[in-house]
Amino acid sequence: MARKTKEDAELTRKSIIIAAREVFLIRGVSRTTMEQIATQAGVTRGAIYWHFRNKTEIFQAMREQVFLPLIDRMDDTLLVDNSKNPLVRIENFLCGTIQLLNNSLETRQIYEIMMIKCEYVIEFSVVLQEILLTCSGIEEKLRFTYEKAKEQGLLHPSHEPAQLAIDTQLFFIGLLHMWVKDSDGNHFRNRAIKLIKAHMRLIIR
Amino acid sequence: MARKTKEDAELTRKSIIIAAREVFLIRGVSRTTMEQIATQAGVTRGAIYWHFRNKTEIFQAMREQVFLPLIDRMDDTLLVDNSKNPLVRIENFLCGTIQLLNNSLETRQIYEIMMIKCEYVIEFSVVLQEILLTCSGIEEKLRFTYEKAKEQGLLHPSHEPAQLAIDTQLFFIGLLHMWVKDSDGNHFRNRAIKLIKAHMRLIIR
DNA sequence: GTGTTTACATACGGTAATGTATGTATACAC
DNA sequence: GTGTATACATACATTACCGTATGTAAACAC
Repeated sequence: MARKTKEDAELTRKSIIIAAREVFLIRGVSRTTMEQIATQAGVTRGAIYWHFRNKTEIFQAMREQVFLPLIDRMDDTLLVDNSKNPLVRIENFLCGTIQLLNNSLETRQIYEIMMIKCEYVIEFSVVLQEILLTCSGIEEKLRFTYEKAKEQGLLHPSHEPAQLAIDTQLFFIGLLHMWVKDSDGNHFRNRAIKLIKAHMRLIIR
Repeated sequence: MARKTKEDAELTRKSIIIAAREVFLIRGVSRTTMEQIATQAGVTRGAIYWHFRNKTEIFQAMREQVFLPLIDRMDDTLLVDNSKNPLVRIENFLCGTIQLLNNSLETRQIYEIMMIKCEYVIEFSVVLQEILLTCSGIEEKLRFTYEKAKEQGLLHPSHEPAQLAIDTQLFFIGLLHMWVKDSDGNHFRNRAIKLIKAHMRLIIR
């Protein structure tokens, strides 16, 4: 084989990440070998070791494709748009995440890998820290939005924004986990949007 | 080495499961080797292959130590004891699970392994199915108990037991996941009981 | 007390995965 | 158009792990 254009090289890099995602999903991260990724990508291990130092680096590259957009979308939906009802903004953010999972195969697969096809051992502790941090961010932004709602008199007076934020966050984390595990779709995937709306209705009262 | 008493053999079997748990926790299930388990248990791989066919069988044995008691306790707390307020029974069940995690190192470690140190690939699909089934059971029993509460007029009239059951279930799944991930304890472990009480207060209104 | 089974330890063979070292052809800089 | 860095493929060395086969001594059945 011969040397490729810079653009060609970037293309193989991308294809390696895609291949890794596909193999991770089937075999799990730990059990996936470089050879399997290489075969799936139609290259040899040489190409992989050229672009990445090891499997962890591939995993990180794959992960960033999902987490960075998530934070952006969260900011856009919850914080930036001040025109709408805050409770509607929260509902939109939650439903938007579910719709993203429904529409984007890539996002769906990466979520599944990160939730049930990956072992968070010391080597991945950085990843775990980042997940914790992202969750803190979600909680904070939810609280901020619930505070807006309280200011506008949309909440029951005895409901505290901080508690609502955590409750919603934990509800949604649970929902995402069951959404991913429920590959048949009958228990959670089909009902996710309805469950979100029901959760929000609980809070309005 | 020599042959052991039947009781001695059962003891080594137990010690292998304990050792496996300890190694699983540190290295993750996939990356754990039989040799590591053997060393931790103070035996050789020969002993392990005598008692178990492979690593999956050890994992299953370990898992049963936690899941069977969970279902029993769930039945006891939610279904059997009809004397107390149904909402209190639900709260007791949730808090009881958290307290069990706090008190029992074994339970805590097994939960952690099952949630973030294990990759649910095809080989473990049976386990995933059983988890889904257990969750269905929890939902059903929660719904049953919320129905009792509704009959006794303890719920807001617009609240449906079925929806409350799912909401509580998802909240608790989320809480357990974050409880496990939050090894520092500052974000969720210390506050778990308070969060449960807050969740139940949301529902009473 | 002898035979048989049990509960392991030890030894072996084979495969598979990793990381690196090396080879190579071409894009690109000049 | 020539040299050099690039983008890989190929080859190699090493380690690691699994499963099984075999060895063995003591428990237990009789």
